[in-house]
Amino acid sequence: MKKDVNAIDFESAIAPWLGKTVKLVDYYLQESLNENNLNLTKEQVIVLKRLHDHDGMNQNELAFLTLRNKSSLTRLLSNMEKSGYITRNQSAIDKRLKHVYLTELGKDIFLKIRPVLKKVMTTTEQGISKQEKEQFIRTLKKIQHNFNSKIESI
Amino acid sequence: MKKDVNAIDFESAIAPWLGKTVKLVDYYLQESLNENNLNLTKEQVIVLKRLHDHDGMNQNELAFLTLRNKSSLTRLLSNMEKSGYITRNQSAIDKRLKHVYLTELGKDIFLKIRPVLKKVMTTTEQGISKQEKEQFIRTLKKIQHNFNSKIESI
DNA sequence: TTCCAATAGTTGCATGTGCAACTATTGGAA
DNA sequence: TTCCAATAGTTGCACATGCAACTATTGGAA
Repeated sequence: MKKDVNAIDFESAIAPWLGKTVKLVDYYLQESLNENNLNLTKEQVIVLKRLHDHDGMNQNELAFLTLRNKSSLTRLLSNMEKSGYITRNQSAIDKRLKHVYLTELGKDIFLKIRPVLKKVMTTTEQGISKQEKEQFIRTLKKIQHNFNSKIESI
Repeated sequence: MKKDVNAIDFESAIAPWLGKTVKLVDYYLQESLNENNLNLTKEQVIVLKRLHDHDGMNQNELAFLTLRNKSSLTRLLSNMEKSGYITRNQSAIDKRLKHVYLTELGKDIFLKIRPVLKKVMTTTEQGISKQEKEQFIRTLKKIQHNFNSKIESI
């Protein structure tokens, strides 16, 4: 009997477990946002967070940091602009660039989001010791390192 | 000076690291599929895998197993049917149900996908010992457990 | 100084997604 | 037996995404 070289043991592989876990976390985050009547997608939350950390980035920088294609970011920002969370201003120095800023509404909304994020993180980490958590993140960083060199287009 | 109760240390939290890691894995998978001229999305690969394991499920079962809304699955399957990878047959016993089957082309494509999946998994797990991997998956299962009870709608 | 390659952002297209409303069918309570 | 609630699947809508082609602008080489 020949052994199938390409047979895969999905149960003991990392990738499928990873994917499933993130889906559950994402569902919970979106559900929590909706329950709190925050008119936002989880993707928009990530952008708000980045802008909260560093306001005024241009779209290229923002796309890189959020691991998004620049065209995806364009439309994500369009929707956020429509909702009044951000503004985009063309740079005077280099007219190709557009700098993105939080509006007052955007800053306000971010403060309302924070307890939701806190709840998601607390739920995620329930029953996991500090040591286990640190080891887990170390392994995550290893996995990221395995891919960082390999991926051309983001 | 008052301490901000809702301040979040994103660097030491699991969820953001998890999300970023899965994005990298997903990019690499999709890129690998494209490079091999496999006319497939990563989402379709997940469905093929499930059908390869258990052909003839109905759409409801398939949606549950792949953590998808039934409407998402409907359209995912429509595209896969258009591409010729699957067929859908109305159940004779309960006409509400549709059973989903791999076509010959679907089975064929799955065999071509397997080495790609194998490569992705190998890359993911580079430099990670068997013991570290097992611990990592144990923690992933804990996180899933933390959410399984909390999420109503899938 | 001119011109062309590189860069930032946008748009068309196809795909994937969740929610809510819809159709068709089923099955059990009255 | 009739009728209505529950269930499976589809569709309209809005949003998110990557790729490739496009426009506008910049900056350096000839």
